[in-house]
Amino acid sequence: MATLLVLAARPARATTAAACAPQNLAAATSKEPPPRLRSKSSGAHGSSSKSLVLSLAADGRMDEAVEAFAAVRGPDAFLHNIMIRGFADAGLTTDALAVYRAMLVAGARPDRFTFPVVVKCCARLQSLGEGRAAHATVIKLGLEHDVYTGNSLVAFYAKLGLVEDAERVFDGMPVRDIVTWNTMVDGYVANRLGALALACFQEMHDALEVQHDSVGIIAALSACCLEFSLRQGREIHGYVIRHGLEQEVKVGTSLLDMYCKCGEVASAESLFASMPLRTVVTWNCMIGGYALNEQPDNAFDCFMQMRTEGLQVEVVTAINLLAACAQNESSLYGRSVHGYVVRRQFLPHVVLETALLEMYGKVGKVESSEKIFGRITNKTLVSWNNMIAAYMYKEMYMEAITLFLEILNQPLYPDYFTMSTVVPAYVLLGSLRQCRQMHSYIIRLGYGDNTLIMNAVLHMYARSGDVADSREIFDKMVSKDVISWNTMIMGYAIHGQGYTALEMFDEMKYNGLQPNESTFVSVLTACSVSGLVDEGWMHFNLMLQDYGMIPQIEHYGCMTDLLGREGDLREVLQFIENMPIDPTSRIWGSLLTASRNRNDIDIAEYAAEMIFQLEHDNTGCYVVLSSMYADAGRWEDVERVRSLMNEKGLRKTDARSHVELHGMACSFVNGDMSHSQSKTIHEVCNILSRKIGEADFQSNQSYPISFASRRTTMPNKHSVRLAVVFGLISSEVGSPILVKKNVRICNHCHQALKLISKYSGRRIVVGDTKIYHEFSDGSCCCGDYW
DNA sequence: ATAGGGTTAG
Repeated sequence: MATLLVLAARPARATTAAACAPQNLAAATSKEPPPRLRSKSSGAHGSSSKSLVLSLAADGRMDEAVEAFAAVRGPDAFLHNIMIRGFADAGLTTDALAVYRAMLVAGARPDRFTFPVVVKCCARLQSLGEGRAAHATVIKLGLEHDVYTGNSLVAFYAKLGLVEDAERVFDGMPVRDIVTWNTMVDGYVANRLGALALACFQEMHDALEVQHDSVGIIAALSACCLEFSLRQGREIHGYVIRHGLEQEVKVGTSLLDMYCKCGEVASAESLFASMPLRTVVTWNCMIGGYALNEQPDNAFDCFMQMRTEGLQVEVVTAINLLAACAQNESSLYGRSVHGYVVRRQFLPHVVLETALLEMYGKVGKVESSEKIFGRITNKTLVSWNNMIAAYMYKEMYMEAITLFLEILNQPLYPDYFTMSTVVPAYVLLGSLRQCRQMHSYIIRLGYGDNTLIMNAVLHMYARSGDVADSREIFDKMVSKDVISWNTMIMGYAIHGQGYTALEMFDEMKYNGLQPNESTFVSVLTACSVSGLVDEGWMHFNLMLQDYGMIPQIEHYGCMTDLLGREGDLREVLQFIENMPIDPTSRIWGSLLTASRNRNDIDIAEYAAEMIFQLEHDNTGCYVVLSSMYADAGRWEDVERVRSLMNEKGLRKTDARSHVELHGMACSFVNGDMSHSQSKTIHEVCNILSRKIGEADFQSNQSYPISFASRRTTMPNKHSVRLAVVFGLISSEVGSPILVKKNVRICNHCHQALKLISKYSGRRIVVGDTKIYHEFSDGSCCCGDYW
């Protein structure tokens, strides 16, 4: 093997004549017995040394084949081909290519047997330059019409992601056989172009007068998975049966896999049961299928059965099983599989390690994920992505962002998955400064024209308090899809700009885009936030009338919000009870909000009761109820709700507000004294309180009991006020104040901020979990309903 | 004498 290592380690030198002349190949083999001795004994008869090379290469004894090859004077194309093939078959791709280069140097003219292997080696090494060079040589030597050579070139370009080049070669081929077509179909599949693959598969059937073989069937089934097309998958299944291919285990396994990936576990199961022969791969697919379709227990049963039948568990089995473990609440299953793979010495193995870290992430054991992540020596992008996802799951946004920034220093290129995982971290941190930073990374990474990723950026800005920035990006986007429009409409909706949202909806239709269900969620949210009752009903009815869409629970949710805001509560209740879908806690939550805003404790209690039937641990529900009781002075009930919460181990979320100034961020909790300017901030709060004629929380009779007895913060020291005041005293007159809050803004603060905006002449924007309040000149865009 | 496409995984 020494030879091969030398060759493999020096690809650069191999391009020089000295390094790759046949003699040097042999000279590099400084193994005993000395090559010269051997050469003499076998070099006497040219033809016998040739057949020696042939038989050694066929046996994969490449060290010896190299020696025998060196003994041949002026080896011809045939003998070079043998050597290339021998190395390629032995998995020694670099050596195979070294022989090819030596062949060119030696002046042996490559033939139609040379290129299929050479091009395949280039594909394996992902070496575009060498492959293109080989392609050029093919043309120069007039071999481009050879079917085998053409086939290998189609496969080469498709494997390197150059579908168009693959198509060009394919189109230029005067003769195509079944392999040509299969290669093209598979090339589309490899590039996730399922629809094109299936079209090609169909066209192939008409163009060739032979039936599909198992290779083509398998490729077409992968295409069905990509397209999630059960219908076409079933058609192929029919074809398989009609043509007697169902006995082939690879075909059967691919069919089974297709059913699993299209969500048809039952069909997969019956196929599995009827299969005369199953391999480990078949079992792997079945286990993976159960995991994919959220049937973790069946995945485990299948695994046990597999072992009972004496099949050897392999790495892929463990990986699929880990996907099932990740769906378990307890980390027990995952830990036992972890132990198993350690005992079996499957580690290190990147994919397996990544599956382990993903599993630990999903069961909430982020430290275990970190430990595994730290130990992976050759981390792939998927490893990084999953570590970010693990942090996100635990709401460790800073850690997620830090890790993302680290990727930028790696020789890796973040993909859509990376972006869509990390962008919400920026959204949830609510930091406009960091959003801008993220935006610039995205541009720098060259994703500025990527619709999917730019949609995430749009969303990020809309949720971080700057709908104007969203709009600017939106207007500059090269290709906008439905999601772009939906995001933009939703952006206006949550900023209380209902009319603009509706204008966008019209413009979207005018631009020829077909609204989808999500579009209507945005539109109805806009109507609800801006109190556009008639428009809301109109669009709700339009869904079915104009677009044949049946309103889903989300749409009913928007309508409940809308009616709760305007109509009387009995009407809302009636609407909920007449819904054709079972109301969810989100729907009852909407009624609860409405009853709070109308101070109707009876309906609030009813809504809460319905919520608790569905979710016994809905913190928000307890909080609203208790504050309503407090407002009504019903202290025993407040106490009752509070002890219920304690019993269930629920805690009210600590309020926190976040303000950014000149790129610096400050975070405040209720009554916060930790800031260096806290003293001033509190003084200004008191001054503003008086200026806007707010009740004196220290002495007024109506407040002391309710606030003091609950040991809660006076409203004029709520986190949002501190943040706003800090913003006011640290920024230029006239500039807007942007605050992000993690819980709903209270009535007192909402009222106060309206007045503060008027008094200070400043625009104050406060985003809570649901919408943005834009206070200016004494009013709020939410119309006092939120 | 030598050749091309192919089932499972994060």
